Amino acid sequence: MPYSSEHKQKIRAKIVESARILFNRFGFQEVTIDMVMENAGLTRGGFYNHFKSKEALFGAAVSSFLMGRGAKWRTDAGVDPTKPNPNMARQMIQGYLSSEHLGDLDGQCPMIALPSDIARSNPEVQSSYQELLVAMVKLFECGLEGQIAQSRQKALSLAALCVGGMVLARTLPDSALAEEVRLAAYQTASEITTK
Amino acid sequence: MPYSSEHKQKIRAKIVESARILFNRFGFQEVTIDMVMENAGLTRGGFYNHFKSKEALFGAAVSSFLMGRGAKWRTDAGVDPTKPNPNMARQMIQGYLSSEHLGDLDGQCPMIALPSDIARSNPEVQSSYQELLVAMVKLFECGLEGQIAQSRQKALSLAALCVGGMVLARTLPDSALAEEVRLAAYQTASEITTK
DNA sequence: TGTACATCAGTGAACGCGCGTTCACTGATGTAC
DNA sequence: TGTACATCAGTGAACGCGCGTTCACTGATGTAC
Repeated sequence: MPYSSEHKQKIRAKIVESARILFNRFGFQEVTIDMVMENAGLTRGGFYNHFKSKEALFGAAVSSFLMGRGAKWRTDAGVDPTKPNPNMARQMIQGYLSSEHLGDLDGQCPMIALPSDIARSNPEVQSSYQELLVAMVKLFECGLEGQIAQSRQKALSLAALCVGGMVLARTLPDSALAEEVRLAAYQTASEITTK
Repeated sequence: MPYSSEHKQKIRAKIVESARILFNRFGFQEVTIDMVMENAGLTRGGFYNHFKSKEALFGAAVSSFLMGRGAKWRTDAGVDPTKPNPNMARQMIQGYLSSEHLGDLDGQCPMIALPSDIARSNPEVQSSYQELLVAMVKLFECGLEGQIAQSRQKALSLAALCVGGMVLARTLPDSALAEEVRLAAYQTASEITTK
């Protein structure tokens, strides 16, 4: 049994990480297998030892966000899912709707970077996306729990506001307007968490 | 001067309309020139008599929404931009976040159908997108004007909430959850217009 | 009014490139003895 | 411990298809006389 199985896992993880960044930045169609493999320090041919298709890689890349970059991002924002507290929702919003997140083309949430790509992809990819959203909504719910009424509705709306604000801001060519949208979404989201 | 110039304009408009629907449904990359032309009752070769590239067509399709389908949509929703009134924002929200709009793959707003395609397109396309958003925000502002404080912030947030709610709902494979997101966004948006 | 002509929208075959995928081969690694 | 071997991750050339774009040609339409 040549090559330890950790070796293969490591390489696989490297490919997924490379893909996650490239997909986030350029989108599904614009990224080629060549780009992903070269960015991971490998050559094209080996790709099919790890994945059965480009779409399978896309699914892996989207779902990798939740436990990988997304976890880091939550930690940085000071969010601790194991200790729900009334400030958690506000911390999440602050991180998600921050100008840092808006500028972070590599590390941003895939729901912002890839909404229409995912909408047109296969069911597995869409399930990854749904997992992401469900996790986000759950964190909001925990962060609001006991504090205010209608926390389910508010949690869902906060998710829509966060994602929508960032999707709009990302696309507007007038960066002053983009910043205005981001800030307005942030202020309104904050108000929702405290009312 | 064979062929009247209206003739050419009509054909062009037919191509744009064909493209708008197909792009909305399948996305920029997935739609081919062949599909657009065939759908318009023409053949591929003639395309370049009307547009200099596929991207130019995409720009035309996005911007056509505002005056074409978008205008019809606003009329159906009972929105009259020439007579601003406090109910207008609520009418717009009702239309935009309706389950009809969610199910209308052909007629939906391009901001919902094509966010990441547009984000990666050229500046002209992005300008069309920005125009769309600005028009939407302006309608919200008029609809809120005089009624409540911070109408600019609220108008921008409503846009983010509307687009975000629909983008999320469109992509979630669990349609019950999708419906829940749409409804939550609608309720919260309604609350924002009345506070 | 009718006919010859010029224009150019529309046609469909062909070009050429890019990229997902396949495949025969290489060579690094762990195992058997 | 050292050597032969088997495995399979990795390589890079090649395949084949799809699609944006080009181009020589056709034929419908308006104009000139």
